[in-house]
Amino acid sequence: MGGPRFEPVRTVRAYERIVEQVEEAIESGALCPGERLPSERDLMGQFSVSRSTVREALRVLQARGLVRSRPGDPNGAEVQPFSPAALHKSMTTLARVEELSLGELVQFRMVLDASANLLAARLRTDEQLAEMDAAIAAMRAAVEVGYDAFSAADIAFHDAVARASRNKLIQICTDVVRSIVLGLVSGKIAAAADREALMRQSIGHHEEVLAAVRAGDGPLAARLSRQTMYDYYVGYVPEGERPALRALLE
Amino acid sequence: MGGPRFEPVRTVRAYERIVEQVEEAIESGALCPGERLPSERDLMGQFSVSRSTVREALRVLQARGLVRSRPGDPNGAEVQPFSPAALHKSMTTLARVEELSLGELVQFRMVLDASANLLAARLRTDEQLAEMDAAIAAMRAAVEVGYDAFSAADIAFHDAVARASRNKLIQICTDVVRSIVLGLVSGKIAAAADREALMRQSIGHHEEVLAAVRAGDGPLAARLSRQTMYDYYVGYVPEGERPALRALLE
DNA sequence: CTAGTGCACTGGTCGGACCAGTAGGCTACG
DNA sequence: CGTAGCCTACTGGTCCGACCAGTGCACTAG
Repeated sequence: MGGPRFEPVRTVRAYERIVEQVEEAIESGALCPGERLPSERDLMGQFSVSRSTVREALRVLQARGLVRSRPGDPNGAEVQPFSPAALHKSMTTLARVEELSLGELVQFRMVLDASANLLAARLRTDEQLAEMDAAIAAMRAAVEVGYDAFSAADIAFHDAVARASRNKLIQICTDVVRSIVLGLVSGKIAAAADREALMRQSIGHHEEVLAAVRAGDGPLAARLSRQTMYDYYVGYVPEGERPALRALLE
Repeated sequence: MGGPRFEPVRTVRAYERIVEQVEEAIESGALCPGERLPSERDLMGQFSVSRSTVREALRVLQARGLVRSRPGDPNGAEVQPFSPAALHKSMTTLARVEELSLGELVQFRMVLDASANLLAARLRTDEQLAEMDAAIAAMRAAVEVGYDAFSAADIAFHDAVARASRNKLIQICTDVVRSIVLGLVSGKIAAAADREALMRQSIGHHEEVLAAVRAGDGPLAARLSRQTMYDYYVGYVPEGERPALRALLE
């Protein structure tokens, strides 16, 4: 007691140091998307490590979506603009290994979408309202065309709302969770017998939501959007999980 | 026109194939957390590739948080239980390169925490209520001790609420976003002159939230929790971003 | 029976080699 | 003179063989 406090030393792999340095350069803005890293053979000189080590570092950076390399490219790896791909990947993994249920995913979408609508009702611009109008028109036109077109228009509507919320985190999480949900149920929806009735009902609901957003009534828009999503997906959620979804509807 | 549709062929790297196979084995449950992969030298035989290629694949799997390897371990890499570390990493990167503002982060926390409270009010068990009670007691005791202890107790409270919501996605996202926010402001809070007053005010707010949760009044708990978080962080959010936060308060 | 010592592994790193692919300069042909 | 085509000098992807510092276990000496 009373002696000097020793901290456990942590052996840091060489490739991790490289990852840290490059990551820092990218996140600090010293390296911008589109710029190129030196070639692997240059980097081994700069970092004084072997090419294997450089490559392992690049693999990690690539897995995180920060850089991308292409064989034969006379330049080095290209710094990528941020994309939610890595986020999407880890959330998809989460959904699989943690066995996220469809109910939880839909519930999360209800939370995000309702918040987006709440904010959009207050912050939306006229252009964004026009986008939402256009998306609903596209949904209506798509009923005759098929489910894929309908789904695309539906996505466009929710994206417009998410953008109108002016919160990037909401936009990105909405996007990620939606694609996971659609991956689970889109096949079932496309095969549903009452698909067309479901689409027409959904369009009506979206119109009500949009009216509330246009009127600036955030709480109403939020409540309607929760109900819309509940009605659209409840048929695919197991009975046992439905009470948790209904807990989000007043 | 009219000819057969050709798809662009995509050259798949050898290490990617390995990543896919191991990932599939883990996500399908064929490999469970705690189990070991064969050694790198074994894997190069099984996949008929060189050790470099095996290692690059393992680096990717490690970056995704699926496995962990330790030098000298007589067994191979260990399959990890899922942890939101990878999710946290990509969201932190997002926050840095996309320049997520503190306002957006706090706004997102308000959304998540309010939803967690709304659900918790309906779904909480008595044990979870007891945890929340204990957390608030710890907060009160920590005012004298210091900010770190207070912050830990505060985290425990919000964690208990998130668990009571029974939605893992809400729990994990809450955890990730909170740690990012705290990374941005905890220094400022610790150095604030009126820190103690802020802590006492926060305790009072938490008690109100808990009363609403105990009473089963979800909407009230949600509204109070938003207000609590707003009041706690608004001082650190730039003036220009505050209206967006207030948009979440009725 | 136990304490200590090797040994047989592990992952981490290195250096060199070869291949297929790309880009851009150069050449030879029109 | 202009351009089509080749050639070269790179790139990243993969392989091989080697060495090192750790680790766990079996074996041995006390």
